[in-house]
Amino acid sequence: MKRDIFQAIADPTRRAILVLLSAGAMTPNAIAEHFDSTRQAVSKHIHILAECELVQQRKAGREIYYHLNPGKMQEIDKWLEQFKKLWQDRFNQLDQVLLNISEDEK
Amino acid sequence: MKRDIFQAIADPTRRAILVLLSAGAMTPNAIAEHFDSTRQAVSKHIHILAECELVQQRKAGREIYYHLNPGKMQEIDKWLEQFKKLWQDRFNQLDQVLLNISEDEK
DNA sequence: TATATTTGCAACCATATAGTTGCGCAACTA
DNA sequence: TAGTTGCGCAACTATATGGTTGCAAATATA
Repeated sequence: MKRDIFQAIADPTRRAILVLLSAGAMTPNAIAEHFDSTRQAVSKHIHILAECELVQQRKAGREIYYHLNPGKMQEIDKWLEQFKKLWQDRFNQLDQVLLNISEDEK
Repeated sequence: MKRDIFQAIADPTRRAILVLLSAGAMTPNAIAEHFDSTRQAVSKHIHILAECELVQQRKAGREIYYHLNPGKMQEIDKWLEQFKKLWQDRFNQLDQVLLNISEDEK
């Protein structure tokens, strides 16, 4: 039942919601308009994102505005950190290949 | 059946496998030893990671070595890119707050 | 006050997922 | 050649997941 950030961003709809909210806060109805499924289905996705603190809510009368929590998004980046060196090394190796090609041209 | 990278990294076991392989190539048996579930269960996870090209295989006799594909890992980083500005702005705002505190101290 | 709008919550359903066991095949080894 | 080892594939199972419909609470509007 309890989901983590990685499970939260596994769903394409939820990723799309996050992208939507990166532009600014929105109400559930406004978000749901962007998708084919029902408001309740979208609302469930929002609830999951809120559970993981990827989005936060702010009440305004009977409307509820949901907005992104970039700090939590950053946690995904933190996990990726341990792999960054690897793909940077890969680039370095590519540089080396390109360098060798240049050497060969001489 | 066809899964994308985000669904692949949603599972904790699969994330652990990726971390394991970041240290170097391993055989399915060697990987499975690090987990409580059966070899076949772990093998399924490896297969999913291979399907998404997050890992690649190299046969050596009857053994198969799986290794990380950092280039594919980078695709997750690419998606995160669109949010990075947001949490950087957040830091800038924090900087501003700290700056204001300093100003107040004067 | 009566009515409409915005939202959350609960029950239910079909399918996807992660796990298991069992089996077969290829490749080392005695 | 016979036996062992490493691995993938298939069938099956329990549970998680994403979707639906229906309803109730709270706020806005006539």
